[in-house]
Amino acid sequence: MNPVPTSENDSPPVYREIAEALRHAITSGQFADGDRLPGENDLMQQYGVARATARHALSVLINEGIVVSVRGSGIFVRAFRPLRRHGPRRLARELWETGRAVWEADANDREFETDSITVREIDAPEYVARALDLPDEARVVRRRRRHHLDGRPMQLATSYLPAELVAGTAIGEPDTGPGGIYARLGELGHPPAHFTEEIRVRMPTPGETEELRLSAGTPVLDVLRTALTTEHRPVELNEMTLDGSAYVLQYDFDA
Amino acid sequence: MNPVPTSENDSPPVYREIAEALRHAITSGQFADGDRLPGENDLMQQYGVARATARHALSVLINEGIVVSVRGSGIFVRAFRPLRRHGPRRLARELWETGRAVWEADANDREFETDSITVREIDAPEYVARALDLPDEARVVRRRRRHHLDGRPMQLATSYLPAELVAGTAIGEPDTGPGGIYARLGELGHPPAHFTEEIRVRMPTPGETEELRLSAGTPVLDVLRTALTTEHRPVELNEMTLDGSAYVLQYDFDA
DNA sequence: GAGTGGTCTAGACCACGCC
DNA sequence: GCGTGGTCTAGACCACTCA
Repeated sequence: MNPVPTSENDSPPVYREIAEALRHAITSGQFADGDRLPGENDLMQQYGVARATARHALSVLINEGIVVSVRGSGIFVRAFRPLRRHGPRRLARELWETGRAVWEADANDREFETDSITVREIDAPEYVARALDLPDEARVVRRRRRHHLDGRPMQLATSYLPAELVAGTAIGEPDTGPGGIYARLGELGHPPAHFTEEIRVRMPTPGETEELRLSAGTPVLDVLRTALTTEHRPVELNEMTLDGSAYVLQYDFDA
Repeated sequence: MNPVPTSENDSPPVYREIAEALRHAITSGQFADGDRLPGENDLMQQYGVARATARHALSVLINEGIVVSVRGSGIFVRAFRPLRRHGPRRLARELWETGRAVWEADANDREFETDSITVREIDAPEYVARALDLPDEARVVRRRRRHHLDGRPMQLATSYLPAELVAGTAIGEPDTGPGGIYARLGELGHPPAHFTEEIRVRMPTPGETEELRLSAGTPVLDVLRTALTTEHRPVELNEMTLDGSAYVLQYDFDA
């Protein structure tokens, strides 16, 4: 009789129970990666609930990132096959000294591509000036680009470099040449020797969701890297936003 | 007249536009951290929509982790004040050799606590045996615990150590004594010298949401650390799950 | 064209916070 | 006790996929 059967004591809401049942079916292997789950109509029948309730249950799993919905087709179990990004090794000097860009180091025989490259000289935002140890009114070269692997967008990156150091060099051009920014910095007498990476996690903005083609429930990683010379002068700040479902980050260090 | 005004060409759904307006109001500073947003009733009036639509708009922001809902009270802008976790420095040998546990290193004068400690000797799960370079039937000591800072749960940690190495020592006890596991391993002649940390991001399971008291839209960080001796023998595997809104991870390394 | 998910309305009862 | 968010129903039209 009761439209909302809060009858049983403290029982979780129906939509949660449905979500939990589906989640269990997935984690226990009843549904494999890519399998189609029971849809809204199935759930309405099986559990005798209204459509909104069935949808609510599915939305929980979608926001957990364990399933994706495909309009007109169904709800599918999501796979997770990340790319390993090895912090220290990929930034080893030998790499960019031998003409490979840092981003290339991640792509083991896979097809990589960089697009949406924009380069501009701008006034340094306050936090950039601070990170690069520059005065507030300083000019910086800002390089923006998007990296793909096997046709899939993987990360957005924005680098800032002191304009006084790099203006008029290939670093101000869309194509920085073999070995990329770091090789050019080396030629200018300021090869990066030390790196600091800061990692944060958050849910993406709508713009990032579009640019990285993220499905709902996918967090992003913010990696903020500062490159320093042997004299500990900061020469680059690189702000990266990675598709969280596409990466495993790895760092090695000693006690 | 149309109940669903899909009139304008390709205009985004109403709930998205409401969400975008609120998001913009937050990021542009019209609402500060902790401020109360217009609630469901306000949105229904302002935009002339049904309750479900207003709720839908708010649920978008909740799942983005930028606002939290408080039953009976309202929707509030969320603050983000993370703890800096410095990968290499916090694992420096001097720390645990002088009696401080690794977890203590993060807490700068803040109140820290560890609870839910359980210690058991078990058969090594397959991936644990592989990581510790042990045969499949090997026994391991598993230590589980939860770490708090200023009363807030920050991370869940599960360590695995070869039983043949640590059985009968303080590592098998809930309290491992000054300097923690690593100090004890040192006394046993196997001080950790090298570390590898792997980082993944994902949305939490319902159990983690409860144990870490996460609000909706908060991703977690999985940190998988392997500790190796000078002879590169793995002596510990530590699986940590961190509240993604509570941490900034930092790693330093050289080219 | 049948079936799937996406958006939206209108109205109901509930649990909780706060005054 | 009023207002808040939480759960749920019943029914509508839409856009898309796929056979």
